[in-house]
Amino acid sequence: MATAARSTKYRRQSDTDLSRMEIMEGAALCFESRGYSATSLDEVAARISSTKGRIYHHYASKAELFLDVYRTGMMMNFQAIEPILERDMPAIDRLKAMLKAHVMCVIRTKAFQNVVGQGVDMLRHGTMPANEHAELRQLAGLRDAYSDHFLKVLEDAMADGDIAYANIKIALNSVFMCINGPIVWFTPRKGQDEREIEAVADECVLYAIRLLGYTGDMP
Amino acid sequence: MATAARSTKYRRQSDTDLSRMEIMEGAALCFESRGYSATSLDEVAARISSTKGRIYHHYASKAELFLDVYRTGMMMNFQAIEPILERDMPAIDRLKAMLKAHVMCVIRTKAFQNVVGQGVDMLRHGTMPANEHAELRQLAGLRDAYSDHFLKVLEDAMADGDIAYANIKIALNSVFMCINGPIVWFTPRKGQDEREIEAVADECVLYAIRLLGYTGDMP
DNA sequence: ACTTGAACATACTATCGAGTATGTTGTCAA
DNA sequence: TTGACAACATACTCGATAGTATGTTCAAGT
Repeated sequence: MATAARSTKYRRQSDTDLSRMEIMEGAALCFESRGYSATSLDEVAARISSTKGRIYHHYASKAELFLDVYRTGMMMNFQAIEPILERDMPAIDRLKAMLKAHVMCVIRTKAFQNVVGQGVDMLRHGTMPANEHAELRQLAGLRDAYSDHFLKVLEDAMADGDIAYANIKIALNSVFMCINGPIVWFTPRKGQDEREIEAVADECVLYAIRLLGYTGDMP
Repeated sequence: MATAARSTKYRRQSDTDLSRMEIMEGAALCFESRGYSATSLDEVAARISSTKGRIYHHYASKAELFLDVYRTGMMMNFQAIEPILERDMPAIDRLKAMLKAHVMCVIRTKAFQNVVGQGVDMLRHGTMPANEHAELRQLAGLRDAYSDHFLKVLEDAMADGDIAYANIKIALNSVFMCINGPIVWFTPRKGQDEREIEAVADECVLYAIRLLGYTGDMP
C-alpha cells in the first residue's frame, strides 16, 4: 500500500527489491503459521496472489527464501537497537531503552521474528540441507552478535549494582524469553492503536528488568 | 532400561502400554528436533529400531500419535504440580513450589513439552486435519486448565501483597515464557547430576518470581 | 496341540510438493 | 523499433512420505 499500484502486468527491473520484500512478507506469514516444512511455496505464492514461478525467479530454493527472511528479521532487530548503543547514558538506562526497542520491533515484525526463532533451532538440530547450512551458521553468528550487545549491557549494569543475577547465560536467556514472548502470545487486535501496543511493550520490559533484580520504577 | 529385555521377538498383549510409551518417546524426540511435519514416521520407527508397521498398529494416523504425545506431556505437568495444589500454605510459597515443580518437570520431559508447545500453535493456526482438530481443541482445554492453576495462585499472592503485576495475562504469559525457557535453551550435559539441574531450575524460578515483583529471597 | 488374534514386519500405492523446463509479456537500452 | 533480457506464468517431473494391504511370528485361551 506504500507504493502506488502499477497498472502493468510485470514490474520493472528496478523494483526487484520491492518484489523480493513482498515475497518475504508472504513467506514470513506462512512460515509463522504453519512452520517451514509444512509451508509449500504454492501457498506462499497464493498469499501474494502470484505463482511459484515468481518465487523461483528470485530465489534458488525454498531454503534460500527462508534464509533471506531470517536475515531480514535480524536486520530489523539491529536497526532497532543500533541508535541506542551509541548513546551515552548509564547502563541500566541503556538496557531499558534496548529492551523497549526490541519488544516494539518484535511486535511490529512478529512474523519475521518467528522465522528467526525457527532458524535458530533448525541450526541446533541440523535439519537444513548441507549447502545452505553454511549460510545458516553465518546467520546464527549474527544472532550471537545481537545477543552479545545485551550481554554487555547486562554486565555493565551488574557492575553498577543496578541489577543482580547468578548465571549470566541463564539470566540472558530468561530475559530473551520474556521480551520475545509477544512473538508467541501477542495477537494484534483490530483498531489497536500505537499507544496500546506501547503499553504492552512497556509491561514486557518491566517484567524483563524486574527479572534481573531491578527494583527501581519505570519512567 | 527399567524393564528386563524380553528374549522374544514380539511383546505380550499386556505390554501394549509399554510399547506405546516407547513409540511416544521416539516420536517426541523426532518432533522436537525436526518439527511435526518434517518428521516422517519412518524416522520415528528407526529411532526405536522398529518399523512403520508397528506405529500404525497402535495409532490410526501420524496426527493421533502426535496428539497422544501432547496429552502425555500435559499429564506429566499435572502430575508434577497436583500434590502441591492441596498443600495448605501461603500463596507465595505455593507459587514457588509450583514453579519449581514445573521447571523440573519441563527439563526432565523436554521433548514432550516441546510437542505441547507445537500443539498449542498448531491449534492457533488451524493446521491440523479437521477430524483430529476437535481432539486438539480438547487438549488445548487441558492446557488452559493447567494455566488456570497458576493464574489463581497469582491472584492470591497478589491479594496477599507478595507480588504485583499490571495485566495478569501478560504477567502470566511472561512467567510461562520464563519457566518454559529450558525447553528451548537447555541442553543436558553429560555427567550432569541432579544437583546441577536443580540449580538451573532454582535460578529459573528465581527469575520468574522476581519478574512478578517479589523481593524476598529464596529458601 | 491347535487355533485365533494381537503384535508386529514387509511391500506396495497414491499424493503432495520441491524443483525444472518452457512459454509469455513487457521493459529498456541502443 | 527492435531485440535482448528481466519478470514473471504455466506445465511438467520426480522423489519423499502418509497411509494401506498383506505376510509373519508368537502368546494365550481352550
